[in-house]
Amino acid sequence: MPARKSLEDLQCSVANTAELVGDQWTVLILRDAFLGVRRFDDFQKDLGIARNVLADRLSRLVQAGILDTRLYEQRPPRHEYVLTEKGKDLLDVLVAFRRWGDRWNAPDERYIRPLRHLDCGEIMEGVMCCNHCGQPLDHRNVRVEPSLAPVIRY
Amino acid sequence: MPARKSLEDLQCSVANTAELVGDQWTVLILRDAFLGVRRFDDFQKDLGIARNVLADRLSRLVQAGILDTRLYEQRPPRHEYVLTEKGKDLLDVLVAFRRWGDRWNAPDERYIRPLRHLDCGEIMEGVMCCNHCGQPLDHRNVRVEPSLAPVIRY
DNA sequence: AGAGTGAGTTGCGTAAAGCAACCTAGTCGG
DNA sequence: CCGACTAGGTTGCTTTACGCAACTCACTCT
Repeated sequence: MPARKSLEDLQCSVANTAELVGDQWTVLILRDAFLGVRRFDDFQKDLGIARNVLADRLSRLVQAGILDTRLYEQRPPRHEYVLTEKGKDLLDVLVAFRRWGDRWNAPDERYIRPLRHLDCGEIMEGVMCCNHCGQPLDHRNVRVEPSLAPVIRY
Repeated sequence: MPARKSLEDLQCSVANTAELVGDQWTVLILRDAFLGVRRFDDFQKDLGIARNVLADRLSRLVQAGILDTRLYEQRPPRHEYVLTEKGKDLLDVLVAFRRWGDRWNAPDERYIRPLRHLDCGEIMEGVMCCNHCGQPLDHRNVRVEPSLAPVIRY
Protein backbone atom coordinates (compact mmCIF):
# COMPACT_ATOMS: atom_id res chain seq x y z
CA MET A 1 0.00 0.00 0.00
CA PRO A 2 1.14 3.49 -0.63
CA ALA A 3 1.79 4.67 2.87
CA ARG A 4 -1.35 4.87 4.87
CA LYS A 5 -2.67 8.35 4.52
CA SER A 6 -1.93 10.73 7.33
CA LEU A 7 -4.94 12.03 9.15
CA GLU A 8 -3.22 14.87 10.90
CA ASP A 9 -4.63 17.51 8.66
CA LEU A 10 -8.16 16.48 9.48
CA GLN A 11 -8.48 18.91 12.36
CA CYS A 12 -10.38 16.48 14.51
CA SER A 13 -9.76 14.75 17.81
CA VAL A 14 -11.40 11.58 16.66
CA ALA A 15 -9.16 11.45 13.62
CA ASN A 16 -6.03 12.15 15.61
CA THR A 17 -6.89 9.44 18.07
CA ALA A 18 -7.73 7.04 15.27
CA GLU A 19 -4.32 7.71 13.79
CA LEU A 20 -2.69 6.42 16.95
CA VAL A 21 -4.92 3.65 18.14
CA GLY A 22 -6.97 2.91 15.03
CA ASP A 23 -5.26 -0.36 14.42
CA GLN A 24 -6.20 -3.77 15.66
CA TRP A 25 -2.89 -4.70 17.11
CA THR A 26 -2.46 -1.42 18.90
CA VAL A 27 -5.81 -1.89 20.58
CA LEU A 28 -4.91 -5.39 21.68
CA ILE A 29 -1.50 -4.35 22.91
CA LEU A 30 -3.17 -1.71 25.03
CA ARG A 31 -5.67 -4.22 26.32
CA ASP A 32 -2.82 -6.46 27.42
CA ALA A 33 -0.97 -3.52 28.92
CA PHE A 34 -4.00 -2.75 31.07
CA LEU A 35 -4.07 -6.37 32.13
CA GLY A 36 -0.50 -6.09 33.33
CA VAL A 37 1.50 -7.48 30.43
CA ARG A 38 4.81 -5.66 30.18
CA ARG A 39 7.32 -7.72 28.23
CA PHE A 40 7.93 -8.17 24.58
CA ASP A 41 7.65 -11.93 24.57
CA ASP A 42 4.55 -11.91 26.72
CA PHE A 43 2.76 -9.60 24.32
CA GLN A 44 3.97 -11.72 21.45
CA LYS A 45 2.84 -15.03 22.88
CA ASP A 46 -0.46 -13.76 24.13
CA LEU A 47 -1.48 -12.08 20.90
CA GLY A 48 0.24 -14.26 18.35
CA ILE A 49 1.39 -11.08 16.63
CA ALA A 50 4.40 -11.12 14.32
CA ARG A 51 7.50 -10.00 16.16
CA ASN A 52 8.45 -7.26 13.73
CA VAL A 53 4.96 -5.83 13.82
CA LEU A 54 4.98 -5.91 17.60
CA ALA A 55 8.31 -4.10 17.67
CA ASP A 56 6.90 -1.49 15.32
CA ARG A 57 3.73 -0.94 17.34
CA LEU A 58 5.53 -0.76 20.65
CA SER A 59 7.95 1.84 19.37
CA ARG A 60 5.12 3.89 17.95
CA LEU A 61 3.31 3.78 21.25
CA VAL A 62 6.45 4.83 23.06
CA GLN A 63 6.99 7.68 20.63
CA ALA A 64 3.41 8.77 21.10
CA GLY A 65 3.94 8.89 24.85
CA ILE A 66 1.40 6.16 25.53
CA LEU A 67 3.91 3.60 26.71
CA ASP A 68 7.19 4.11 28.45
CA THR A 69 10.16 1.76 28.62
CA ARG A 70 11.63 0.92 31.97
CA LEU A 71 14.74 -1.04 32.76
CA TYR A 72 13.93 -3.94 35.02
CA GLU A 73 17.24 -5.72 34.78
CA GLN A 74 20.76 -4.44 34.28
CA ARG A 75 22.66 -7.43 33.05
CA PRO A 76 21.63 -8.24 30.44
CA PRO A 77 19.75 -5.00 29.96
CA ARG A 78 16.05 -5.79 29.78
CA HIS A 79 13.24 -3.37 29.71
CA GLU A 80 9.53 -3.52 29.94
CA TYR A 81 6.71 -1.43 28.56
CA VAL A 82 4.40 0.36 30.95
CA LEU A 83 1.48 2.67 30.40
CA THR A 84 2.07 6.36 30.99
CA GLU A 85 -0.67 8.61 32.36
CA LYS A 86 -1.59 9.40 28.79
CA GLY A 87 -1.83 5.70 28.11
CA LYS A 88 -3.80 4.93 31.22
CA ASP A 89 -6.27 7.58 30.20
CA LEU A 90 -7.19 5.35 27.27
CA LEU A 91 -9.05 3.12 29.70
CA ASP A 92 -12.32 4.71 28.66
CA VAL A 93 -11.73 3.75 25.07
CA LEU A 94 -11.11 0.13 25.98
CA VAL A 95 -14.08 0.01 28.31
CA ALA A 96 -16.23 1.39 25.51
CA PHE A 97 -14.92 -1.26 23.09
CA ARG A 98 -15.58 -3.93 25.62
CA ARG A 99 -19.08 -2.88 26.47
CA TRP A 100 -20.06 -2.70 22.82
CA GLY A 101 -18.50 -6.07 22.14
CA ASP A 102 -20.28 -7.66 25.07
CA ARG A 103 -23.58 -6.29 23.89
CA TRP A 104 -23.44 -7.02 20.23
CA ASN A 105 -20.86 -9.74 19.67
CA ALA A 106 -20.83 -11.39 23.01
CA PRO A 107 -18.23 -14.12 23.08
CA ASP A 108 -18.76 -17.21 25.15
CA GLU A 109 -19.84 -15.97 28.56
CA ARG A 110 -17.26 -18.03 30.29
CA TYR A 111 -14.56 -15.92 28.74
CA ILE A 112 -15.89 -12.57 29.85
CA ARG A 113 -13.68 -11.07 32.49
CA PRO A 114 -15.83 -8.99 34.78
CA LEU A 115 -14.76 -5.53 35.83
CA ARG A 116 -14.90 -4.59 39.46
CA HIS A 117 -15.20 -1.00 40.59
CA LEU A 118 -13.03 -0.70 43.66
CA ASP A 119 -14.80 2.41 44.94
CA CYS A 120 -18.16 0.74 45.33
CA GLY A 121 -16.94 -2.83 45.27
CA GLU A 122 -19.44 -3.99 42.66
CA ILE A 123 -19.04 -5.83 39.39
CA MET A 124 -19.85 -3.17 36.84
CA GLU A 125 -20.09 -2.08 33.28
CA GLY A 126 -18.87 1.27 32.09
CA VAL A 127 -21.47 3.76 30.91
CA MET A 128 -20.67 6.95 29.11
CA CYS A 129 -22.27 9.84 30.97
CA CYS A 130 -22.67 13.57 30.73
CA ASN A 131 -20.16 15.34 32.94
CA HIS A 132 -22.79 17.92 33.85
CA CYS A 133 -25.85 16.02 34.87
CA GLY A 134 -24.39 12.53 35.13
CA GLN A 135 -27.05 10.95 32.95
CA PRO A 136 -26.03 8.23 30.48
CA LEU A 137 -25.63 9.35 26.91
CA ASP A 138 -27.20 7.90 23.88
CA HIS A 139 -27.35 9.02 20.32
CA ARG A 140 -30.75 10.61 20.74
CA ASN A 141 -29.75 13.05 23.41
CA VAL A 142 -26.39 14.18 22.10
CA ARG A 143 -25.97 16.81 19.46
CA VAL A 144 -22.75 17.91 17.81
CA GLU A 145 -22.61 21.69 17.62
CA PRO A 146 -20.84 23.58 14.86
CA SER A 147 -17.23 24.39 15.54
CA LEU A 148 -16.06 27.94 15.99
CA ALA A 149 -14.02 27.75 12.82
CA PRO A 150 -15.60 29.18 9.69
CA VAL A 151 -16.66 25.73 8.62
CA ILE A 152 -14.65 23.76 6.07
CA ARG A 153 -14.75 20.42 7.78
CA TYR A 154 -16.90 18.18 9.91
CA MET B 1 0.23 -9.02 3.24
CA PRO B 2 -0.88 -12.44 4.11
CA ALA B 3 -4.44 -11.69 5.01
CA ARG B 4 -4.69 -9.71 8.19
CA LYS B 5 -4.94 -12.17 11.00
CA SER B 6 -8.41 -12.93 12.28
CA LEU B 7 -9.00 -12.10 15.89
CA GLU B 8 -12.17 -14.10 16.28
CA ASP B 9 -10.53 -16.89 18.19
CA LEU B 10 -9.30 -14.51 20.84
CA GLN B 11 -12.36 -14.96 23.00
CA CYS B 12 -12.53 -11.31 23.95
CA SER B 13 -14.98 -8.51 23.42
CA VAL B 14 -12.27 -5.97 22.95
CA ALA B 15 -10.66 -8.09 20.26
CA ASN B 16 -13.94 -8.70 18.48
CA THR B 17 -14.74 -5.02 18.49
CA ALA B 18 -11.25 -4.18 17.32
CA GLU B 19 -11.73 -6.55 14.44
CA LEU B 20 -14.69 -4.51 13.24
CA VAL B 21 -13.78 -0.95 14.03
CA GLY B 22 -10.05 -1.19 14.61
CA ASP B 23 -9.21 0.57 11.41
CA GLN B 24 -8.69 4.25 10.85
CA TRP B 25 -11.06 4.62 7.99
CA THR B 26 -13.83 2.72 9.69
CA VAL B 27 -13.60 5.02 12.68
CA LEU B 28 -13.77 8.09 10.49
CA ILE B 29 -16.65 6.74 8.45
CA LEU B 30 -18.54 6.19 11.68
CA ARG B 31 -17.70 9.67 12.86
CA ASP B 32 -19.13 11.09 9.68
CA ALA B 33 -22.16 8.85 9.94
CA PHE B 34 -22.87 10.28 13.39
CA LEU B 35 -22.53 13.75 11.94
CA GLY B 36 -25.21 12.95 9.40
CA VAL B 37 -23.22 12.00 6.32
CA ARG B 38 -25.10 9.34 4.37
CA ARG B 39 -23.92 9.23 0.78
CA PHE B 40 -20.98 7.59 -0.87
CA ASP B 41 -19.64 10.72 -2.48
CA ASP B 42 -20.06 12.77 0.65
CA PHE B 43 -18.01 10.32 2.67
CA GLN B 44 -15.46 10.22 -0.09
CA LYS B 45 -15.09 13.97 -0.42
CA ASP B 46 -15.09 14.61 3.28
CA LEU B 47 -12.46 12.03 4.14
CA GLY B 48 -10.42 11.97 0.98
CA ILE B 49 -10.51 8.19 1.15
CA ALA B 50 -9.89 6.11 -1.98
CA ARG B 51 -13.19 5.07 -3.54
CA ASN B 52 -12.44 1.36 -3.57
CA VAL B 53 -11.44 1.41 0.07
CA LEU B 54 -14.58 3.31 0.94
CA ALA B 55 -16.71 0.78 -0.93
CA ASP B 56 -15.00 -2.02 0.93
CA ARG B 57 -15.44 -0.44 4.37
CA LEU B 58 -19.05 0.45 3.79
CA SER B 59 -19.92 -3.06 2.71
CA ARG B 60 -18.14 -4.50 5.73
CA LEU B 61 -20.05 -2.20 8.01
CA VAL B 62 -23.31 -3.17 6.35
CA GLN B 63 -22.46 -6.85 6.67
CA ALA B 64 -21.61 -6.34 10.32
CA GLY B 65 -25.02 -4.76 10.88
CA ILE B 66 -23.56 -1.40 11.85
CA LEU B 67 -24.82 0.44 8.80
CA ASP B 68 -27.90 -0.18 6.73
CA THR B 69 -28.59 0.82 3.14
CA ARG B 70 -31.75 2.69 2.36
CA LEU B 71 -33.18 3.67 -1.00
CA TYR B 72 -33.75 7.38 -1.15
CA GLU B 73 -34.46 7.62 -4.85
CA GLN B 74 -36.01 5.17 -7.27
CA ARG B 75 -34.90 6.40 -10.63
CA PRO B 76 -32.01 6.17 -10.86
CA PRO B 77 -31.76 3.88 -7.86
CA ARG B 78 -29.71 5.61 -5.20
CA HIS B 79 -29.18 4.53 -1.67
CA GLU B 80 -27.69 5.97 1.43
CA TYR B 81 -25.96 4.51 4.45
CA VAL B 82 -27.51 4.97 7.86
CA LEU B 83 -26.52 3.78 11.29
CA THR B 84 -28.48 0.89 12.74
CA GLU B 85 -29.15 0.63 16.48
CA LYS B 86 -26.03 -1.48 16.73
CA GLY B 87 -24.13 1.26 14.95
CA LYS B 88 -25.61 4.06 17.03
CA ASP B 89 -24.53 2.21 20.10
CA LEU B 90 -20.94 2.88 19.05
CA LEU B 91 -21.42 6.47 20.13
CA ASP B 92 -19.62 5.74 23.38
CA VAL B 93 -16.57 4.57 21.52
CA LEU B 94 -16.41 7.73 19.47
CA VAL B 95 -17.03 9.93 22.47
CA ALA B 96 -14.18 8.15 24.24
CA PHE B 97 -11.88 8.71 21.25
CA ARG B 98 -12.84 12.30 21.12
CA ARG B 99 -12.35 13.01 24.76
CA TRP B 100 -8.93 11.42 24.76
CA GLY B 101 -7.95 13.28 21.62
CA ASP B 102 -9.08 16.59 23.06
CA ARG B 103 -7.09 15.98 26.19
CA TRP B 104 -3.86 14.75 24.79
CA ASN B 105 -3.65 15.83 21.19
CA ALA B 106 -5.93 18.79 21.18
CA PRO B 107 -6.22 20.20 17.71
CA ASP B 108 -6.73 23.88 17.16
CA GLU B 109 -9.51 24.88 19.54
CA ARG B 110 -11.44 26.55 16.80
CA TYR B 111 -12.00 23.17 15.21
CA ILE B 112 -13.42 21.43 18.23
CA ARG B 113 -17.08 20.79 17.80
CA PRO B 114 -18.73 20.93 21.18
CA LEU B 115 -21.21 18.27 22.24
CA ARG B 116 -24.50 19.33 23.72
CA HIS B 117 -26.46 17.07 26.02
CA LEU B 118 -30.08 17.63 25.13
CA ASP B 119 -31.40 16.32 28.43
CA CYS B 120 -29.69 18.94 30.55
CA GLY B 121 -29.01 21.42 27.75
CA GLU B 122 -25.36 21.89 28.61
CA ILE B 123 -22.20 21.66 26.56
CA MET B 124 -20.57 18.53 27.87
CA GLU B 125 -17.84 16.00 27.71
CA GLY B 126 -18.48 12.28 28.06
CA VAL B 127 -17.16 10.55 31.16
CA MET B 128 -17.05 6.82 31.58
CA CYS B 129 -18.82 5.91 34.81
CA CYS B 130 -19.68 2.89 36.90
CA ASN B 131 -23.22 1.75 36.22
CA HIS B 132 -23.65 0.96 39.90
CA CYS B 133 -22.53 3.97 41.80
CA GLY B 134 -22.27 6.46 38.95
CA GLN B 135 -18.74 7.53 39.83
CA PRO B 136 -16.24 8.21 37.04
CA LEU B 137 -13.80 5.43 36.34
CA ASP B 138 -10.11 5.64 36.18
CA HIS B 139 -7.43 3.03 35.95
CA ARG B 140 -6.78 3.08 39.67
CA ASN B 141 -10.25 2.06 40.71
CA VAL B 142 -11.02 -0.59 38.13
CA ARG B 143 -9.85 -4.15 38.40
CA VAL B 144 -10.26 -6.88 35.83
CA GLU B 145 -11.39 -10.09 37.49
CA PRO B 146 -10.48 -13.54 36.24
CA SER B 147 -12.92 -15.04 33.79
CA LEU B 148 -14.99 -18.07 34.65
CA ALA B 149 -13.18 -20.13 32.07
CA PRO B 150 -10.39 -22.35 33.30
CA VAL B 151 -7.80 -19.75 32.38
CA ILE B 152 -5.92 -19.90 29.08
CA ARG B 153 -6.17 -16.29 28.07
CA TYR B 154 -6.08 -12.78 29.40
C1' DA C 1 30.60 -26.02 26.49
C1' DG C 2 26.12 -26.04 25.24
C1' DA C 3 21.38 -25.00 25.88
C1' DG C 4 18.22 -21.47 27.00
C1' DT C 5 16.05 -16.76 27.34
C1' DG C 6 14.64 -12.04 26.17
C1' DA C 7 14.35 -8.72 22.79
C1' DG C 8 14.50 -7.74 18.93
C1' DT C 9 16.15 -7.52 13.29
C1' DT C 10 16.32 -9.33 8.51
C1' DG C 11 14.51 -11.21 4.34
C1' DC C 12 10.96 -12.88 1.73
C1' DG C 13 6.23 -13.41 -0.50
C1' DT C 14 1.48 -11.76 -0.63
C1' DA C 15 -2.37 -8.96 0.11
C1' DA C 16 -4.31 -4.66 0.97
C1' DA C 17 -4.11 0.67 0.54
C1' DG C 18 -3.72 4.42 -2.62
C1' DC C 19 -4.59 6.47 -7.10
C1' DA C 20 -6.59 7.31 -11.43
C1' DA C 21 -9.33 5.88 -15.04
C1' DC C 22 -13.32 3.70 -16.43
C1' DC C 23 -18.26 2.05 -16.32
C1' DT C 24 -23.33 2.16 -15.80
C1' DA C 25 -27.81 4.30 -15.39
C1' DG C 26 -30.03 7.71 -15.24
C1' DT C 27 -31.13 13.32 -15.60
C1' DC C 28 -30.76 17.80 -17.60
C1' DG C 29 -29.79 21.73 -20.91
C1' DG C 30 -29.96 23.24 -25.54
C1' DC D 1 -31.46 13.67 -29.34
C1' DC D 2 -26.64 14.81 -28.30
C1' DG D 3 -23.48 15.89 -25.05
C1' DA D 4 -22.49 16.97 -20.34
C1' DC D 5 -23.23 15.87 -15.68
C1' DT D 6 -24.09 13.09 -11.31
C1' DA D 7 -24.10 9.16 -8.08
C1' DG D 8 -22.13 5.07 -6.96
C1' DG D 9 -19.27 2.25 -7.66
C1' DT D 10 -15.39 -1.27 -10.28
C1' DT D 11 -10.86 -2.26 -12.59
C1' DG D 12 -5.99 -2.11 -13.05
C1' DC D 13 -1.71 -0.79 -11.52
C1' DT D 14 1.92 0.35 -8.02
C1' DT D 15 3.71 0.54 -3.47
C1' DT D 16 3.70 -0.63 1.18
C1' DA D 17 3.17 -3.07 5.23
C1' DC D 18 1.74 -7.52 7.28
C1' DG D 19 2.76 -12.43 8.43
C1' DC D 20 6.15 -15.83 8.90
C1' DA D 21 10.34 -17.98 9.78
C1' DA D 22 15.06 -17.67 10.56
C1' DC D 23 18.74 -15.26 12.52
C1' DT D 24 21.40 -12.23 15.83
C1' DC D 25 23.13 -10.59 20.16
C1' DA D 26 24.05 -10.50 24.90
C1' DC D 27 23.84 -12.68 28.73
C1' DT D 28 22.72 -16.79 32.25
C1' DC D 29 22.23 -21.37 33.83
C1' DT D 30 23.80 -26.34 34.26
